Amino acid sequence: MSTEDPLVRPSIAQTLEVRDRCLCLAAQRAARALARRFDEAFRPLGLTNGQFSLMMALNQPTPPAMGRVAAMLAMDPSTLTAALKPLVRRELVEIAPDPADRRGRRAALTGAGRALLGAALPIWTQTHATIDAELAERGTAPDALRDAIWSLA
Amino acid sequence: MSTEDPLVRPSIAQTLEVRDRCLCLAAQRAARALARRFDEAFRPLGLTNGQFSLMMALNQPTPPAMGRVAAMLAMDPSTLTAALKPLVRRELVEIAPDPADRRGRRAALTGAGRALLGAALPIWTQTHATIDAELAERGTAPDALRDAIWSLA
DNA sequence: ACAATAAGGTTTGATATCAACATAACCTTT
DNA sequence: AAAGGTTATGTTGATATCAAACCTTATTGT
Repeated sequence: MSTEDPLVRPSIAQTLEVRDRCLCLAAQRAARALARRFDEAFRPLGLTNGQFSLMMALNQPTPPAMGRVAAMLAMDPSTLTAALKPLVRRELVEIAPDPADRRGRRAALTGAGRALLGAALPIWTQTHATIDAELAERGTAPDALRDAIWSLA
Repeated sequence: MSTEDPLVRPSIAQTLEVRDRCLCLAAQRAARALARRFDEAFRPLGLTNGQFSLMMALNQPTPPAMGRVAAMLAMDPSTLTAALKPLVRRELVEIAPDPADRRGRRAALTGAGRALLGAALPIWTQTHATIDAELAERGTAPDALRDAIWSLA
């Protein structure tokens, strides 16, 4: 399977190799499938998996700066701005200017936000335990897998 | 860390455990990071990583049915409908009714689509080789990791 | 043949995602 | 203290993503 193939059209064999080997495709697939699963589990609370993870990232003693949160989630800063809007609208999150740096803004959970997060926590635990069990059944160690995936970002 | 914690608000310790253990968050993070990387590599061709994978999925001797493609990509059928629109508009893909089942539609690459895919192939090879090398440096076997991720969907 | 049900796709509406550009405030060097 | 570069964040426009509702065509049961 040469990179220097003079033929312009990709052969079926090349196509199959890419499909089988592409880490990016594998990651998108897994991300979509896991997202659907957690979205469904959180649906009674009106939360998506992304909103859950974002709110978890905000649950710190001191409200973190936007850039910190975006980096932690490996997310574009502008995506974070957009993702916060529905949460602010629902009054689960409040955004306040950073007193120490007037460029910065800090996002904090409201009381309602923390309460909702508390309600979501057992759902996460239950859902994740199911997935861990499925992986273990197939002989995959969830912890090692998660560490390897984490290292991709 | 009990699931039956009577406290409503999640503690910081619980928050950290979820952040450290959540496969879904890890997958979203990795998917975003890898997507950005391949998007950048394909940018000279005006392709995104998703469009590349979708076109690869269409590169078959017989144009596959929509449902098949959606399942292969672990993607909601309605997402596929939307994702095909820009490709059809650019005349990289053509959609034709399935003669054997008038409910069905089949998407096929055009000549231009196959040519563009051919141009994208060496970019994929180069980008993926770089990622594989980075993983190997950190002691992670890319093939095993990809297989494990693939099994998540 | 007819009605009920299932299957294949699309549309709609909401959120997610990023790049490119824009703005404002900080910081360092004159 | 003014200039110039850097950092933090937001805005816009395009695509991605899914659930729910819908339409059309097959299939199944009677």
